[in-house]
Amino acid sequence: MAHRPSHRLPKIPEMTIRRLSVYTRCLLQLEEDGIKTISSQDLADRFNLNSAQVRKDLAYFGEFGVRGIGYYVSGLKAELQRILGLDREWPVALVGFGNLGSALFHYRGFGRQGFRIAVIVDDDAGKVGRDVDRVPIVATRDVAGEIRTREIQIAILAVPAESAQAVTDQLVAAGIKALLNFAPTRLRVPKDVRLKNVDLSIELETLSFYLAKSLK
Amino acid sequence: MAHRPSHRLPKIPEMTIRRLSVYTRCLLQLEEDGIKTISSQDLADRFNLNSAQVRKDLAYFGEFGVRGIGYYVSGLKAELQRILGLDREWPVALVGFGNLGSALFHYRGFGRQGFRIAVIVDDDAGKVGRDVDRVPIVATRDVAGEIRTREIQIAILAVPAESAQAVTDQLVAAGIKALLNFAPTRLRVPKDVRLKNVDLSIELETLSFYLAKSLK
DNA sequence: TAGATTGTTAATCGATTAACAATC
DNA sequence: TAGATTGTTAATCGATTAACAATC
Repeated sequence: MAHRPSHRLPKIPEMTIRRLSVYTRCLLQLEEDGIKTISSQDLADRFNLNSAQVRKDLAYFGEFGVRGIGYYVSGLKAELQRILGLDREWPVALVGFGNLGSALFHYRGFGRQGFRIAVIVDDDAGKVGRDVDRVPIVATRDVAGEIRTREIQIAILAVPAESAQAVTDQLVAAGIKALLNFAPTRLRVPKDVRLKNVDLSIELETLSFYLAKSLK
Repeated sequence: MAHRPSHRLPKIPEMTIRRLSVYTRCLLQLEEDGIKTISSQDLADRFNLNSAQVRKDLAYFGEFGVRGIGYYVSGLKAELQRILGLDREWPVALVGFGNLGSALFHYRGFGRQGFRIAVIVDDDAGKVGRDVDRVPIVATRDVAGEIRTREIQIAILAVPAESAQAVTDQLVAAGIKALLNFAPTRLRVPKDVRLKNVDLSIELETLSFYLAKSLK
């Protein structure tokens, strides 16, 4: 079978996406500071990157600059927000409302870029049915309905490792398309579901490697 | 000036270190399951890696396998723990004891690999002086003494963005050599201090990029 | 126009993978 | 020994960087 006309498929490197996210935050700050234009060199210098890399990252998506000038801050910001999907609201399900879930709920910075926790999922009888800042807490057995009505595609998983796979299966069945997982366990999801693990142990162990090495 | 005899400096890729951490956890599990040996192919298959990559990752540090057999699980586990610095206890300072700090304190999995929270730092008058599971909570102004007496080299930063740089400066002055930062801000540290940022916004924005793209 | 900076091609660098002699 | 699997070299792949014509 023939592939779709691949006019947008030159396979974007993951690191490019991550840098676009960094550029976007920088542009938001520049705009606040009243700066109108910025060159790829200026932008690169702020993050110890190469200016060619900045231009190449952007070139995957179009031509946004003006030769001799650079990039218009607010224009580029808007383009990157569109590319990253930050030009709309993303309702998010927060699954697990223990210490970590609560911390993530109050984490400032999610909201700023259009992510809005629309429902909290927790099976604790003392929590189900309550609201937190107008966000309802529902039990796992009711999650499918909530996800469908609210058209939620993103879930943040902050439950213990033991229950992570079971609740993931239900989330996926209900239509969740992307998962940010904090449970220290390897989840299995269908190929069309995007899974990103935040693995705190790896981060710490990387640090201790360098410390141990410098001890000789 | 001549370099030191570089008999251990072929510059290890960061991704290699991260994979060693993954291998180690797998080996712990295999040992629990009573499995005695494993080949690079077996190990690679569990993580969709290439067997040559597994062997190359290990080859940076020595020859740990037996031709025709593979690797002895408990032997390799011990070697990797030594390489990653997991064959000793690392006292850790947990800085900030709000929702996130509390969640990290109770996070299982740190302790398993030798990281032990030895002191909690928080300036809330209601918290200072108390203990949590025998771990003392101290104020920032007393942190230097604690870090020196307990020989703490690693800090986990779970404070608001506004106070992150100030407390970091004090931690570094007191001798902290590695920082795992959860505050959504760019910290400046001396070159010899290892800094790893956990950036939750980037993770979410990467997810929304792929969702937005698949919407066309 | 002259100076600046883009978008893009070609060169470089580094990491992954294939292949295979060594050897248990 | 024959079969299996390592450690390592060479080939491949992909990402970063340098260089520069195009052009504002």
